Amino acid sequence: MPSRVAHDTELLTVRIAELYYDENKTQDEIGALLGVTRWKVGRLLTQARERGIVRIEIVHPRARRLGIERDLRERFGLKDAVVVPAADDLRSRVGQAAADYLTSLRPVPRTLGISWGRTLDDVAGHLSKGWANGVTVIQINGSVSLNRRAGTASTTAAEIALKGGGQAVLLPSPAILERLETARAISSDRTVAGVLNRAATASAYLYSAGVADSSSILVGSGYLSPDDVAELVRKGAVGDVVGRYIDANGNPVDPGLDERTVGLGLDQLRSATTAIFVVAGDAKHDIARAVVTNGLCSVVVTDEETAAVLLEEQ
Amino acid sequence: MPSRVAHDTELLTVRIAELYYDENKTQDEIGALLGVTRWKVGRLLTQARERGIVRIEIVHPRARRLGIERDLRERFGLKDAVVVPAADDLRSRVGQAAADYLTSLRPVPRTLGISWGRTLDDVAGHLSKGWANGVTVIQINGSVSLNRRAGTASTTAAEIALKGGGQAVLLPSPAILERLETARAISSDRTVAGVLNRAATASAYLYSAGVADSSSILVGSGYLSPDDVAELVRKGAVGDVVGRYIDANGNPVDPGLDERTVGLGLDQLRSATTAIFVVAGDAKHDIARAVVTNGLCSVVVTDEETAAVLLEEQ
DNA sequence: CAACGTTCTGCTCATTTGAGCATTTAGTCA
DNA sequence: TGACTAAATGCTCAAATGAGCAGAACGTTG
Repeated sequence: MPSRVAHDTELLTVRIAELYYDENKTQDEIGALLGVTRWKVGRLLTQARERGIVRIEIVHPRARRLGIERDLRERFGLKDAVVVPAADDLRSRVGQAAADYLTSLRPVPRTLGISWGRTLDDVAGHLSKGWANGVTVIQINGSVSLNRRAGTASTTAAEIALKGGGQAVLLPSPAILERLETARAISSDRTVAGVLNRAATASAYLYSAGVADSSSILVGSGYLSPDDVAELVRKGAVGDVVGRYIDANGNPVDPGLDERTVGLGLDQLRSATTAIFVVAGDAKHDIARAVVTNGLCSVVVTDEETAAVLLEEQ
Repeated sequence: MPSRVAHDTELLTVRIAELYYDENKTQDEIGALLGVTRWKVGRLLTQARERGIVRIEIVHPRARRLGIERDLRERFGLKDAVVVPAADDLRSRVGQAAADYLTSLRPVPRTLGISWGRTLDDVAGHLSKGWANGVTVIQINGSVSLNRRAGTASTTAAEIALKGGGQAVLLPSPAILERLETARAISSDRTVAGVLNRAATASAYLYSAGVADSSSILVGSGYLSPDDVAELVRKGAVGDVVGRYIDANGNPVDPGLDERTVGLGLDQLRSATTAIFVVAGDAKHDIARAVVTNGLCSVVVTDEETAAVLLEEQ
């Protein structure tokens, strides 16, 4: 190749970057080739990286965005954050990431409180056998049993427990009851209360959230009517966490409804040491923001876009 | 951040790549963090780069593709090749690249033979003042003067000459003549012959090519009718170089027409030391292949996609 | 089960690289 | 013009890295 003379610094920088990264020549060689000292070559390379002329990308389904994770941790005082790059099958990727996170969690949880839903299912599916050694998996909110998808919630718990070499403890109660008295009665029932008490002592929680619209699984299961949800939205609901509808400030939007909801309280999530919140997808940006900004989790597992929305200046 | 345990090698590789490239930790630190030796970290990083998990990209309008350039040089025995990344404004990028190449050409050409056209215009536009010192720019094929775009060809030559601190020598002849006798007469005219003789001794040539369809500037200028071109295509024409229509084997498709074309012969390009062929865009893939595979140039300046087509196994 | 070849591992050593610093150069304002 | 500040340059030195190699672990085949 004939020798070249580069003129402005920018072009020189590009040439250097090409020779270094594409042709992997040494900085010294490049210096000799382009007639500059190796120190200048080094500095221009640093510049090239800083100025984004050289872009280094890790292309892998299980890659993460450590920079964004750090930002999230710092901004919201989180214990940890996991952010996966944007992709088509977001839910699956994030599920995988949550499974990975759970697997690498130290100390290995003895008791894990979980919610249920499609996201949680996904996490369960991505866990490998032996991710824990004798973990007790406890449901932390009432499950769906009104329609054909009945078994889902218990299946999720069972799968996570099975793969972790332990047992699932189900919460034998509907998610939302029609009457306050029934809710009080069932919550104080020995069986239900026992499960909730054990749940309260779990070493970690893993849960997702639902969107406040008629597509919600709580609507699909018949706990709420589309009108109910519309009314909740009118009151400021952005979505539900462990069955409880909250507004942008992280507070229950409808105290009456909240009292009829069976399961762990939001405060218990807030004060937990390890509360892992898994959330993926555009639709859940609002509820994700409500949860993360109001301290309802200590660890968040999500996708790059959701993370970006969380980090936006408000 | 809590400690993590990575399981399969692939995941470990990804984690290492992230820590190294995103968090720029040292290989030693990463080793300590993930519980492997620093040599393993190093090896996995190499692997990650080889296997494409780590992708390093140089994002810049004037970046090039040195790997592809090398392939082109080797495959076609070229003296040099310049390949720019795919982009929207291909013609402009390639023009810039050709201008850069010309500028860095050593020894600086004393005499430069050029064709004309939109591509050449672009190259001229991207040259900086002082790219050469007293270069003589000579037209190597007859110019268009049948329509309003008359001045174009001479303007290109003048611009290149002006910026190179020299003078342009125009070829005072139409590109294609109607009758063979006229063509012979004009070619032997002292003025025209003189220019062509000087052109034959140029230290470098710079030219582009046209597509064989009715959008060609030769059609637009009235030298050929759409029907003429259709007939040429039927005979196997893929495009024109310095006004001469060739087939995929680099031979003139229509000897009669070729004799009526005024300008440097293809053999003179073939035997030139420095014949820089500039070509950009999807439409020109065929003509580009014809020129490059048949030794009609010693240097090619093009875009990534065209280069890829050239490198396809045939 | 033993002999073999292959892959993997951790090492030494030479090379490559980046941080820090003194010096030069360029730019600015009195 | 000259004095001052900021930027750029080229150096020393220590840290980081990759190449090459010997031994270990592994699987394979007779």
